[in-house]
Amino acid sequence: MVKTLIVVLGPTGVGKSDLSIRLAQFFKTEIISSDSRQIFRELSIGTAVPPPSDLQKVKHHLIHSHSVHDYYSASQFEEDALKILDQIFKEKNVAVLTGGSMFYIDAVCNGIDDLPHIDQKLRARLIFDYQEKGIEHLRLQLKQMDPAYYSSVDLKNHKRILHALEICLMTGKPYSSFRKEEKKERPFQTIKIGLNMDREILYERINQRVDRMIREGLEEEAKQYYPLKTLNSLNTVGYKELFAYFEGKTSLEEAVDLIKRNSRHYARKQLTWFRKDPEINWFLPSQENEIINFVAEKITEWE
RNA sequence: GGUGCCAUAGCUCAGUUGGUAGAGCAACGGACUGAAAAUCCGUGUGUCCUUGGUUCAAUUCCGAGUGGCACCA
Repeated sequence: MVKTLIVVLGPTGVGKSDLSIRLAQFFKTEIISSDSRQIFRELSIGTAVPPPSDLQKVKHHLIHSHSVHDYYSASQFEEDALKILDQIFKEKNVAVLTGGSMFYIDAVCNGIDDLPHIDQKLRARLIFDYQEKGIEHLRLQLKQMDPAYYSSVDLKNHKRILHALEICLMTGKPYSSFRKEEKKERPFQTIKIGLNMDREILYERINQRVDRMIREGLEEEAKQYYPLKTLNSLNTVGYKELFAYFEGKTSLEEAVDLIKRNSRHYARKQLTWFRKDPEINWFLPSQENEIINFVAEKITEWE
């Protein structure tokens, strides 16, 4: 029996959660969330975690499973998600992966190169170097340790340079020697369902969702975690703008407008990423029955 | 009703001593292999309100119209 992973993806606010619950109910299976922020148990309102009543309808994984204090990454997500999929596929033939974190979805579907886990002390030291001495200092080191990667990397993006340096320093080998960029074999078939809608309507939904978050107490939630504002997990739309407001850098109204704008930008960025993936089958969120039929037919073809 | 001011990008506005125009924000496009809701790069999208006139040439000057604002009645 061929195992099938249904991937539900699309821009933030398009309606992925509702559809994935429908799909999971129809195929009598469970949902793995692929959302780099809903994974943190401390965050709920600003990350638009589905309400408990929805989470109870179907078993959900990797929502609220980690802490904002934990280091987390796409490769850890790959590992976590594959482990859970393995469990689900012991009893079921179908599983649903849903969320908008493009890189995380890609790590599960295509895999990610094998690299040593990042030493957090080394990272902290390099970040300090970057802040003190600037990007040029990092570039020079990378040019020496990995000229091949140096010639292809975006030299203005300090995170790329920094990560390559981490690997070079930890292993003594050039980062580029680890970059296989090969698609990994998976013990399951994948059906990608992309949800999209008219851009204007999507933006309107996003704006309204932000207003709702504010009514539901986003300001309180953000205030609670303001002391942790330097954590990467809190470098997140919905929180960082409110932190600026707490510091008197903006008014509340400006902060809310910025949350809306940054959410719209995020949605656009997601669409840019998804656009280049020819495996995605695009639908409107309202086409629930068409989607279920489409998936069911695909599964029958493979059997 | 009278007088004055204004009308330029989605918004707020700048500008052209007459040679068809540019800032901020918004918007749009792209990159992406362990921080990814992160990080980085790129793009001006325009009947210069309408209509006559002057001029080789009008968004710019003049007249009229329309709309808006202010003041006076």
